This record gives sequence, structure tokens and C-alpha cells, in this order.
Amino acid sequence: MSNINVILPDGSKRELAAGASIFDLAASIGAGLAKAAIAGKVDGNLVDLSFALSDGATVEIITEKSPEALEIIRHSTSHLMAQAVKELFPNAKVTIGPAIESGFYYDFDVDSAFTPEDLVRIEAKMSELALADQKVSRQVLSSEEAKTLFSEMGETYKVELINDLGAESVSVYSQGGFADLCRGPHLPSTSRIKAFKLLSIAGAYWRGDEKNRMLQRIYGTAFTDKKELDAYLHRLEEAKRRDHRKLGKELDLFSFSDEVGAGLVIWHPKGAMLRTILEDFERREHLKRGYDIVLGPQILKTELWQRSGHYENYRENMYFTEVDEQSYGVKPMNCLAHMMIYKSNLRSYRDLPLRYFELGTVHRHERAGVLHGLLRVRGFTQDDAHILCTPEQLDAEIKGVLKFVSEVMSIFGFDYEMELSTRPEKSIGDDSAWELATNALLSALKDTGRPYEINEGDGAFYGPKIDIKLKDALDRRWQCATIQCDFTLPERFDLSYIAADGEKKRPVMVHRVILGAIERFVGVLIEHYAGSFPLWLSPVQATLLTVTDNHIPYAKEVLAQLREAGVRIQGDFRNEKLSFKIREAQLQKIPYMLVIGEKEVETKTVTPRYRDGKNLDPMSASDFIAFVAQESKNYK
RNA sequence: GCCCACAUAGCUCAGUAGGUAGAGCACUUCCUUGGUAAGGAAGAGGUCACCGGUUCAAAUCCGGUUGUGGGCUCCA
Repeated sequence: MSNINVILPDGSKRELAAGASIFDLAASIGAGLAKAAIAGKVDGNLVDLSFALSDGATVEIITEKSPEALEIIRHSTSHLMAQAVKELFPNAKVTIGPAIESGFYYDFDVDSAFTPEDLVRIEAKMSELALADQKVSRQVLSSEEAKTLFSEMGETYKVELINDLGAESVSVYSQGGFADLCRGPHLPSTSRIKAFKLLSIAGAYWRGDEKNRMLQRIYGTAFTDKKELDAYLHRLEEAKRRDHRKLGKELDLFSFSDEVGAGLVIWHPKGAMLRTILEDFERREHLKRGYDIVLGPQILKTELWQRSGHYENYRENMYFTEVDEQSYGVKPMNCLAHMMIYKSNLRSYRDLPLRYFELGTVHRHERAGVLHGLLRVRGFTQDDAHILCTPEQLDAEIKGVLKFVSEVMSIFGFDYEMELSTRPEKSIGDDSAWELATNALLSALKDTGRPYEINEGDGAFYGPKIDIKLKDALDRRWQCATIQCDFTLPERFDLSYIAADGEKKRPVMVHRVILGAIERFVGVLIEHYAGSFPLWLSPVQATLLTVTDNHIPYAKEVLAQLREAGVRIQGDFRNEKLSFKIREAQLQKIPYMLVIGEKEVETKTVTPRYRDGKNLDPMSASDFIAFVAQESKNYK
């Protein structure tokens, strides 16, 4: 038998015996590497360690240090979990179990739902199976053979998967008495799984379709070693500490009430202050950029919603009311009133673009199960605007919006992801309009110089869109800004302008939000800052702390002076020790504590203590006012 | 909407096998006037989410409703 040559990542060649595997290659390089190797990459494809190499292949050895390692480890751990479940619950049917961003899951069809106690048992069984050092083997079967195999095992979901794959052959991975349909690759032995944890049980529809059977999903995670796993679990705990629902209560920002209704936010004084600051910020920023502030009514006649198409497409999410035999719909979107403003006058191309901005409060009947703190609610206020422009202006308008988004996000220090969603199958409008709008969005995206993804066919039925997503403390992504092109509503409402040539033409409408919904944005902000808002956003910027009762009269003077100057200040004049008051202000994450004692009364000053524990030098009240103004101006 | 779990004082949580409830913090009053994360004492506070059922007796068992949490599906 002749030898073969393979190419290593550094370009060098290595000679091996014919039929040599990745493992053999690793062993030929060194015993340490052989021990560390978990899989291989041949010509760019991940393969098992046992993969037989062929002449001329480009080979990379994947070890625990490789970026691809985690996915393989997690995928193998999900198989291990499935094996454990099958041993403990022989009637359970396995379905799919992939590795995901933060770990893995596996969906099972079982007679009764798993309990937290089951999770403990499954985890213990997994440890046992891992220690047993079961070899994992790959086998390629014809689809027919595989179907027979899985039918005999009673694994009907696997048979369905093979049918849908429509391939001639499939690969099956086995360990102990467990076999699973899988593309792989996998760890060579279960003993290589060293650090994992099962996290939660959840329901999930088979193949993600709500018409299908509800399966039981177990989420877990796995890492290369115990230390990394512990670090991850610790991070999870930290993230929970930032949860806006928890902080919202602790900082007394907002609440919900089952007497009021699900998904309806009740803003307490400090929360209402926070959103007022954001709203004022928004008004200023929009006026700077040539938007007009408008305001529409909360309810509009149902006939109008029929005309716009909302009644047909969005009725399930709307609230309706009837008075004097006239039906009204509570607005779920702000566009209709904005179009009525446009239509209230004859428009010339010279008037365009028109940018109508509204802090528009809308109500949407979201399904009960989707509500989530401030991040998904039923009543919320959008920083909504509709730009009406000529097709020629579209490009510049979209660029302007993206620039707006970028400027605002950088003020808050947010990183974000952008996605372009293109024409779906079910859509209206002619090709040229779609092309124009998609190109405008695309060119604006390129213009930002930031990475973006394209979701083919994920656009709205009326036009393509750009979505911008922010991450919450638990790494869930939430859409905030969105820019949508719309050809339908101008059509349905017969909007027009007189062009330079005297002809009546149809304007394009861009729906866009920057923060998205104030509620959601506040939720993400709380987690982003972990409740320690920068000075300009803090509902309470400073609190006055008296050392003893003797200092109250002077403190009251200072309080009045600061309040007059617009500093958001409160006084804590209680008969308590200074350290007690500091602790409370600290827990409330108030930026500045202004200490007033004997010294300050004498010198007519305050001593500011920042929430990080550091004191500034004593300063007069007017100096502190100037300091706050300066910091706020720079969004600090 | 679907699957599972949960709902006890303002907050965080105990409550053992059904026998009408408890802690810490917060609150009120008094003492204390103390300079950078909790001074001390006393007191008050609950129709155990709501509705119904089982039982001599229900916070506890069963059913329903509402709400919350983790997901799925759907969306700012």
C-alpha cells in the first residue's frame, strides 16, 4: 500500500500510511496532540477523529482549544443526555437535539412532562454513562436501512426526519446501546465529556410548528472543563442580578398588577421620570433632524382600519370599542393619523420629504404567553415617525435614519446587530418598487460600514425592512429600531404630490422607530447599566444627606436652590446615621450623595460622594449645579 | 395561544403528615445627634391571588380563573 500526503494548516505536508485517520495524524505529530484531539477539519468540513484521510486533503486537528470544539462537545453532550433519558424513560421518543449558542437542548416526546427531580436523575445517569467511557461510532446506512432501524426502535420522529432529508444514505452515531440519526461529528468517547449541567425544562413544538405536538425540551450546557462551566453558571447568576424586572422593583421604577391587566405597565415616579427624560431627549433629537412633532388620536373608526388593511391582517392583535353604534379600534400603530395629516393638504414635491414624529402610544393584544416584563407588553409608546418622500429621496432618507440610529446608540453605548429582510413570497407591489427600496436599504447598510445579515424573504408584505437588535442581560435579542419601506399605504390612501413636471405622483412612506418602544428600551437600558444610570438619565441625580438634625435648615436651602436649577434632587433628613443613609442611597444607585454636616454648614458647601464611594472636594451648591449641567450636556 | 412550574405581610422568604400563620428587612413610636454601606427598644401589619369543590376542619387536597416565571410559536 502506498502512503498518502496531507496538508496541514501551516501549509506543510505530512506523509501517512494509507487509511490513516485524523487520530493517527495527531499521534504522528505528538502524543500530547493525540490526547487533546477531539475531531478534525478536512477541506473545511468538520469530521470525526476516526475519519479516514485521503491523499491531498487539507487537514486541521480540532482540540478543546479550537473555536469549533464547544459545538462538538455540546452536541455530544446532547446525545449523552438522550441516551440517559432513553435508559431512564424507555418510552420516550427522541426527536432532535442540537448545540446552540449557549449550550444544547434535546426534544423528547414523553407521556408525562419531566420534573426538576427527573433532571437530577438524568444528570446523574449522564455522569455515569460518561465515566463508562463508551466509544462513539459512526455508521453510514442507506436511508432504507436507517428507516428500518429506527422503526424497529420505535423512533418515529427519526423516520420522519429521514424521509424529509430525502438523501440516499444517512449517518448514525452509536454509543452503548443508543443510536441516533446525526450528521456529526462527535467526540470519540463519552469520557471526553467532562463538564455539563442541565438547566431547564420547557415545552417546544415538534419542528417549531404550533400545529404540531408539544414536546418536552431539556436545556443544558457543556464546556471543555469544570472551571469554564462554573464561570458560565456564575455569569448566568450575574445576569439575573441585572434583570430589569428585579431592578425595576428594587429601584421602584414600575410595576404590573393583575388587577390592571397583563402587559400594562404602571410607571412609578422614578420610572416615569426616566421615560420622561428619554422622551424629552427624543423630541430634541428629532427636531434637530428636521422632523415635525405630531399627535394622533388613541382610537380611530374601524372603517379606517379596514381601509388600511389592519382590520384584515392585524385584527387579532387589536382592541375594539363601540359607542353609539359606531365601532372604533384602539390604535396598534400610528401611521393612519400621520397619513391623514399628509392628506389634509395638497402636497408639492417641494414639500417633501415630510417627517412626522410622534411618541405614539399603541395597544396590541399580544398572546398571553409572550409577555415579558417591559420587553414585551400590550400597551407601549413608540418613538414613531413616518417619512413621506419621493422615490428619489428614499436613499438619502434611509441613510439619514441609520445615521440617527448610530448616533443615538453610541450615546447609550449600545452595540447592536442589523438585519435586512427582503421580499417575501406573499407580498404586494411591483418589482421595480421593491428593487428600489431594497437597494436603498442595502446601500444605507453598506454606508454604515458595520456588519449586517440578510434575511431573504423575511420582509413585511408591504415592503423590505432593516431591523436593529439589542441584547438583554440574558443574551436574548430584542428588536428596537426598525426601518420599513411601504408602498401599500400610500396606495390605499391615495397619497400624492405634484411633481416638478406637474404630474401627480405617489410618495413612498418609510415607517421607522429609533428606540423602538420606550418600554422595551427602558427595560434594555436598565439591564445595560445594571440600574446605575448615567447622571443625565438618572431619575434622581443626587440626594442630600444630613449628618445630624442641626444641619437640616441649611440642607433645605440647598435643596430648594438645586431644585430651582433643575437638578433632580431629593433630601434624606431622617434621624439616622450618615452611614445608614449612604447605604440606602447606594442601594438606590443614586449617582451623587451630597453630604451636609458641620463643616459644610460653616463653609456653605456640600461634599459630593459619587456612588463608586469616592468623594469630590466640597463645593458650593451653584458649582454642583454647573457640574451637573456640564455632565448632562455630554450625556455622561 | 401551547407545555411545565409557581402565587403566604410593602419586599425577600419559612410554614413539617389538612387543625384558621411566622422570620428578616421596610413601616410607626420612643431612646439615640452619630462624618461615608445597617445604633437600640417597643409596636403595628396577612380574607395565605380570586372563585368553586372535597372535608367536622383547607395556606395545605381537587377543579376553574387571573397573574408571574422558563420555553415554543408570534412580535417593538
